Amino acid sequence: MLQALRDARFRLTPQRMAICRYLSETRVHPTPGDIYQAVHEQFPTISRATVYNTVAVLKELGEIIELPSAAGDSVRYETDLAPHVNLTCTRCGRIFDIPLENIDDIFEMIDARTDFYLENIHIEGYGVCPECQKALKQEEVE
Amino acid sequence: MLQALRDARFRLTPQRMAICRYLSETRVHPTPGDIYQAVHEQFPTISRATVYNTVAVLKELGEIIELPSAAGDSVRYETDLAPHVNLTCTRCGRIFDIPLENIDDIFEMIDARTDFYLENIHIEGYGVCPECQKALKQEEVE
DNA sequence: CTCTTATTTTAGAATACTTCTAATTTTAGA
DNA sequence: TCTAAAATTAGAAGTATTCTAAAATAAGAG
Ligand SMILES: [Mn+2]
Ligand SMILES: [Mn+2]
Ligand SMILES: [Zn+2]
Ligand SMILES: [Zn+2]
Repeated sequence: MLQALRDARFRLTPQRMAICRYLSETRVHPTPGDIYQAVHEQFPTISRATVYNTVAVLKELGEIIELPSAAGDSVRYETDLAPHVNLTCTRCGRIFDIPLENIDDIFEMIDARTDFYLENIHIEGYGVCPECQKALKQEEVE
Repeated sequence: MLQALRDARFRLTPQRMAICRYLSETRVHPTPGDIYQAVHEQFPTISRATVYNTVAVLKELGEIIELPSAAGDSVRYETDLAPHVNLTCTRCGRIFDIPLENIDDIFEMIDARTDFYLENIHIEGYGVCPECQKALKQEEVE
């Protein structure tokens, strides 16, 4: 990620390095707010604008992927570039990763059916995570 | 769509009927703003709140699907409930529909790999539509 | 190492989308 | 026709994102 910034002749500021470090360590599909909060602990002066600017650059460079979001919610960033399925729990909002070997085949299948210049595909699932299933059953009892 | 409202004991107001008519005739994956604008021509007094309230009800009833959106953009609504792939043109923003017969198989495949209670999946593609491909080539020449 | 300049950061303003509020109107049914 | 619950409305409030312009700084030249 840092190397990509360097190669593209972006300056390696401490803020950018901290954002990149957080992004490469997290597994939570963070929102800009999550990133701001995390980096703010090391850089109490960091601005939200810097977070938005930096993710815009990283997205442009293909180092992270912007995941679309539901009405009113904040966007989230995907840091795992390996093709996989994101499962969103509609109760707690967490996103879980599921590997799926034949995503490339699905891509080809779609590509064959359109005149689009197809760049990439996303597959998302929606449902209730195991933990929330338990919680819901518990609520029912009460 | 109207029948679903009736069955669920929601009142059939003229505003709701106009919104439903627009939704069942459009092919454009409209935003709340699109809906407001269209219905506003017949109901100059309609409020944005009514549009948001109505799509919330229709979504709850499963009559429309809320499509997530990119940072800053408005959410869009899917009115075609048959499983299909939405291709978004990253240049003009339009969404195109592509049928894909084995979406159910993909659902099963994902369902088999997780403890989620899986409710549904979305497959989206991103790229450049044929029209915009032409436009881009044209720009290059200049 | 110092200087210079283009890049980057910053705080806060501006904008856009969505949700909320409380008063008014309307619907459906008695 | 009357009533009560439901729905609509305008605008306020809330939240996410983008913009702005001044100040700070990174990186390369000398
Ligand atoms: Mn993921
Ligand atoms: Mn569609
Ligand atoms: Zn959950
Ligand atoms: Zn296009």
